Formats: sequence, C-alpha cells, structure tokens
Amino acid sequence: MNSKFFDLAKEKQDRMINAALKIFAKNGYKGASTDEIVKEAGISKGLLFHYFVSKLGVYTFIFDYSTKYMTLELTTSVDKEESDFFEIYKQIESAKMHALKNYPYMQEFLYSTVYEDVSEALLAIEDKKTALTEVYGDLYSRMNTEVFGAEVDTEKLRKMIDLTMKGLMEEHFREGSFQPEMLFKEEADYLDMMRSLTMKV
Amino acid sequence: MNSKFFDLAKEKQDRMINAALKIFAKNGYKGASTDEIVKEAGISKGLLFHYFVSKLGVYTFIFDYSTKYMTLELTTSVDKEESDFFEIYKQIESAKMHALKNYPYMQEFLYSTVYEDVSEALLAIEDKKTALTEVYGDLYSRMNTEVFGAEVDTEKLRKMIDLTMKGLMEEHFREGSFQPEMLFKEEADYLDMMRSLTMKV
Amino acid sequence: MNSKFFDLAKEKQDRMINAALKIFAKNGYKGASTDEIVKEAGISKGLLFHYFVSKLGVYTFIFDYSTKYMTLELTTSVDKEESDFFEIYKQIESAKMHALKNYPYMQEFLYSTVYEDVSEALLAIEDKKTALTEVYGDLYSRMNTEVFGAEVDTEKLRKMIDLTMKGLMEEHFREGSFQPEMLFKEEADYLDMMRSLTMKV
Amino acid sequence: MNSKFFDLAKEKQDRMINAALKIFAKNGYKGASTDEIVKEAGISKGLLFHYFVSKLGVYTFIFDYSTKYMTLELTTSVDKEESDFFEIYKQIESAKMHALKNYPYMQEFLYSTVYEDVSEALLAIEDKKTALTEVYGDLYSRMNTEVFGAEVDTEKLRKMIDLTMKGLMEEHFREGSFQPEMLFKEEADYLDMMRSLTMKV
DNA sequence: TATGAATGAGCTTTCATTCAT
DNA sequence: CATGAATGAAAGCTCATTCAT
Repeated sequence: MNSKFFDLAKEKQDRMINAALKIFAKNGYKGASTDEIVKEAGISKGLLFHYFVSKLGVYTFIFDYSTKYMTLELTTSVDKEESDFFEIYKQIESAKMHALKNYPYMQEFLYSTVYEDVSEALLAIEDKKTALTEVYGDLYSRMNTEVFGAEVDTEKLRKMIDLTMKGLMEEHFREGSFQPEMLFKEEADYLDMMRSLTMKV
Repeated sequence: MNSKFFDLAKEKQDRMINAALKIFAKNGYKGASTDEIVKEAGISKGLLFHYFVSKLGVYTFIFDYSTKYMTLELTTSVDKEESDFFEIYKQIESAKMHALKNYPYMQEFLYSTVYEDVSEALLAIEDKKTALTEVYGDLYSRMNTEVFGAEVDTEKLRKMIDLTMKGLMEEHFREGSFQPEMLFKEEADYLDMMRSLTMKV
Repeated sequence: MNSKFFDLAKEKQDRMINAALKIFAKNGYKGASTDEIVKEAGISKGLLFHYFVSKLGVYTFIFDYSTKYMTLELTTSVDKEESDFFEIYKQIESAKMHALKNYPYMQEFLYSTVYEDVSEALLAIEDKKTALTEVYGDLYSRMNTEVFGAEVDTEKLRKMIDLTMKGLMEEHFREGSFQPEMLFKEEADYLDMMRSLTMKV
Repeated sequence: MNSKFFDLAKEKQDRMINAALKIFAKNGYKGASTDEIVKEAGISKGLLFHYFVSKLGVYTFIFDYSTKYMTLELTTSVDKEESDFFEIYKQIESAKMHALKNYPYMQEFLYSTVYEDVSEALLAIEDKKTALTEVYGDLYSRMNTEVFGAEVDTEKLRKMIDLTMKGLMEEHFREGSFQPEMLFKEEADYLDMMRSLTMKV
C-alpha cells in the first residue's frame, strides 16, 4: 500500500476503511466488488487503487489494520491485574464492543476471514492472523483455572466459550439490527451460566 | 432441473453431486465456478447445464438433495425411544458421520449455506432450510431436560452445544485431513463433559 | 444429404420438412435451432443429422425441395395458353396458395431466404435461387404487355406487383391467422386495380 | 442505458451507433454478435456493456435513436404547405436519403425490425414503433387524394408505393454499392409513373 | 491528489454436432 | 433405423485494473 494514505483526513481514511470492512465482511473476498467499496466510501475507483494497488492490497491492509486496532483495544481495555476466568472474558467482549463504535464491521470482518476460501487472500493474511491469536493467548494464560472442578477440561471449556461468543455475534449481525449493548448482555448471561456450572462445589 | 438426471448411473450422479458439494462448500456460491465443478465431476460443461439449467439450479438441487438425505439419516439413525439429552446429541452426530461416508462434503456444504450472502442463492433455498430446522426441532423436543439443575438454561445449553459441534467440524475440515471417527470421538468428549457439568448434584 | 430419406413414410418426410420450413421461416438461419426442429417434427436429434448431416444440410435440402415443389406447382397450375398479364399473375398466386395446402410455411420460407444474412447459408442456396427465378422469368415472358398505354414501364409495373404480392403475404403471416383464400382475394383486388389503371384508354 | 454516453465525443457516439446499426441491420437481433459490433466500432467489449448494459439495451437504444432521428428529418424536411400526393412521397424519400448521410444503415435497420422475430427484442421496441408510424400517418393525411380517378383505391395505392420504396432500398443495399442519389432517382421514376397512371383523365 | 472512461481476461450459458447403444 | 446423452466452441456479460486528464 501507499503510506500517503495516512496523510489523508482521518475522517476520509475511516470512510474508506469502514467501506472496505463492510463490503468484505458481507460478501467475502471474491464476492466483494471494488465498485461497491468505492461507492460506499464515496471516492473514485482510481483513488482506491492509488493507495492500495489492488483488491488484495485493500484486503490485506484492512486485515492488518483490524488486527492492530483490536490488539490495542484488548491490551488497553482488559485489566492487567484481573485473573478471574469469566471476568477476563467479559472484558474481552467489552473491548470488542468498544471497537465497534468506530468500526462497526471490524469484528464481523475478522470472523469472516476464518471462512475465507480464496487462497491468495488467505495467504496474504496468514501471518497477521497468528499475531492476534497470540494476543488472545496471552489473555487466556492469565486466566486462573484452579477454581474449576475435576470434570472441567479447560481447553474444551475455552473452545466452547469462543465458539459461542462468535456464534452469538454472527447471529446478531445476521438478524440485521446490531446493538452492541444487547449483544454484550446476552454474552454475559452465557458466561454467568458457565461460571455457575463450573465452580467447585 | 431435468429429472432425467436420476436415470444416470448412480455412480455418475454421485460424482456430480459430490463435485458440486465440494466446490460450493469450499468457495461459497459466488466463488464457485462451474468450470471447477465440471472438472471435479469429470463431465463436460454442457452436461451440467443440460441437467441443472443454471449455476443456481445446481446449487438449489444439491441443497434440496442434502436436506432430504440428511433428514432421512436423522430419522432412521436416531432411536425413537431414546430421550436422554446427550445420547440423542450423540446419535445425531453419528447420523451426520454416516452421511459423510457417501457425501464427504455434505455437512460442510450445509453449514456453508448459513454464511451465504448472494441473495438469489439464499432465496432459492429458504424454504427447504426451514424444513431441516424442523427435523432438528423434533429431535430436540424429545430430549428430557428435567434432569438438569436449576442453574441450567436449556436453550443456552443447546445453542452452545450446536455451535460447538459445528465449530469442531469446521475446524476438522479446515485442517484438511477429515476423519469422521476422530471427529465423532472429539464431539463425544465435549458432550460427556457437559453431561457431568449439568447433572443435578 | 442421405437419399434414404425418401424411403421413409411420406407422412414422416413431410413432418420433417414442415418442421424445418416453419422454424427456418420464423427465425432465420441463425435463429433456428435444431432442437426446435427436432421437437416440432417429433423425431430425435440423431435422426435429423443422420439424414441431413448438418444444420446447413437441412437448410439446403428444404430450399432445394421448396424450389422444386414450387416450380412443379407453377408449371402445372398456370395455363400454358394464357397470355393475359394479370390473369397469369392470378394463376401464379393461386399456384402458391395450392402449395401451402401441403406445406403451409413453404412460401414464407422462400421469402425469408431473401433476407438471409448468414453467408454460408446464402452461398449454399445461391444456384437454386436462380433456377426458380428463371421459372418466373418464363412465366413473365408469356405475359402480353402490348395492351398497356405508353406511360407504363413494364419492368417497373412488374417489380411493383411482385413487391406488393410479397408484402401482402408477409403481412398476413405476421398477423398470425393465415388463410390462403382471404389472402388470394386481397391479392386479386390489387391486381384488378392495376389492370384498370394500366389499360389503354 | 447509461446517459453518460452522450458526454462522449460525438464522433465516438456515432461510431458506436453506426456499428450497431450495421450489424443489427445485416444480421437481425439474434444473428448480431456484440463482438462484431465492438470490432466495427473500434471499442472494447466492456465499454459497450458499460453504456448499454446488455445486447438488448444496445438494440433498444439504436431503435429509439433511429426513430427520433428519422422523425426529426421528416418533420423538418417535408414542406408543411405541400399537399400533392406524390410530391410529399418524394420529400419523404429525400428526407430518408438525407439521414443516410450520417447514418448509412439507419433506414435499413428500421426496415429490418419489421422482420424481427425474437420476442424480447420486439417487445422492447413496440411502443416506439407506433410513434414513427404516427409520424408517417400525419404526412399521409396531408396528401390530397381528390385528384385520383374513381378506379383508384387510395389505401391500396399507398401500400403499393410503400412496399415498392422499401423493396427498392433493400435491393440497393443487397447489391452492395449503395448510393443515395441513384436510389432517389429510381424511386422518383416509380412515383412519376404512378402519377401519370392515376391522374383523372 | 483525484477522476472515471476504457480494457480484456474470465465466467455463465447456449447449441450444433457426435457417438455409444 | 433411431435415440438422446455428451461434448466444446462460441456467445453474452462482469469486474479488477489501467491510464489519460
């Protein structure tokens, strides 16, 4: 990409980023058309290619931007002293909700990359995918798991919670009217139920 | 579609069905190319269109076929006298594994339709989607939930399990070497953990 | 073409000929599809190609057949002793009407070849076109033109009448319900008017 | 169609229009290929579809354009005070010749639409066809028919002249070297002959 | 920096023709 | 003699990318 992009007015940068996030999140790499992105962003075709060289360049950039932005949110919003398993989960979800204030389609876009199938697109984001995973890994490692009863397999518990959080967000997006607060409340209910089920008697 | 398709040798029918399931599951409606399907099936371009009229026709047909096939598997493989919550889940997963013997990409294809974004494709399968959901609904209604402790919200529990089963299968597919038996074993482990967590003390 | 075609039952031959005449007349060479011809004739695809080798073969054959048939009609139906300009015209039109009893689309097909644009099709019928023109030439040469006043240019008169007869038939076909008798009556009216206009005072 | 087409250099617009007129006039709707049009116009495939959306869009546009252009020619070139039957005919033919200076295939294209068979093409131009017919109707209604003798049926006379004018133009086109002046001269000869035949004695 | 007209490779679909039965 | 499943070249159309302005 062309780094002069960052010299543009922040508002214009975000318009372009949000347009790309939305179109890629909704249609996947192949289904997204540069015409749609350009229209949504209110800029010309030439400009998009001027800054990002190719469709793949746009995709790579917004993935990079999203992971960095989300990493920042997670590292600043999650209390470094906290060690409670479910409390950390709640703070993670809260951080995501916060990110959605500026970039409503960012999380949805990040989830969509999991199902991405176009190999060139996958290849281009591979490395940065790992980086975000590591951030989550660090947060997970801070979680205290000693409170759980013997029948709890921590890895399985985590995977179930991750899949559930993701599933709930996707459901909310699919149903159209996405409201961060309502989603957060529903997520918290699931976490609370799991807390009560897993506590040592 | 052209019903003469069913007069073809079963082996050829299945080659075409499996090719379409694979390409659509891997690439989504838009990303899938009829060239790829035709190549995978080892038939000519013209023949595909002779039987299915259009790309959308192929998509609609294999969705219809998949829901009917899966419905049959579920109704024959799940014991009608069984009422145990987790046992029914296991038999459902077992039925899916059985279907994958003949149609390895069928379940993956069915899952992929949830993320489908192309509106014409969505519209074409809408009705049949509901039908399969109802089959699952019937099975779910047979599950005995009275054994659970007060802290268990059955709906939430179900959604977590559904999302987890789906997540596990997708993970196995994503990692390439898909082995039904191994997947089934892993799924059973998750179900067993949840059984031990939810039983009344 | 394969001459064994003539060994078929006359009824089947005519079914094939009429199907081809209809489809080619209605759609032109390019627009006509062998599928349509085959369906209209109630025979299989293979059979059409067995007898006529190619689409162009079918076209060439029915053009050949039509010119020969029409030549026969003209030579037998037009009175060889007749020399009156307009009476001969009427007998010509009457002969055409007679042909349409067995082959309703034959004349329409012959007219359509005038507008034919596909060069290979044109090339294939070129020679036979001339032959039919000559038959008309012979009939025209028998017409007595000495009755006309000085202001009549016989060549121009003939061209006007030819174009009018053709125009009237096309109009009748375009308007759907084609009835030979009604058309013939209308044609006769035009001829009568021209007779009264051209007679020496 | 995309109205930005009219922002293009007039020369380019006309190149595209003339290319389409030529290819459609020569081959009919079905037989005309967009590849040929594009090659004749010296533009790319994409551009044609950018401006006209579809093959049918091109067809509809040039029909619309042709009827409007021809209407303008007729209303400006035919003397509004003139009432002589044959003189008006001559001015009509003169107007056509004038149009052919800029758009050599326009009249030929308009004639070709009469034989059009593809239903979607017919449907798309239906309304505008009527509009041009009305313009001719107005001109015809101005023609003084009281000079004719009793044996003249004005409607029949008109139809013969129309069919003859059309037939002559088609003949000239078919024979390749189309020269408006020569055609006009020939047409005038026919009209003069008919004038002398139809005048009251 | 910014535009959008223009390109052409690639995709879906059609249809004359072939050939095993 | 008769069938119709099967083929693949060609046609209509899309869209990422380029480039003159």
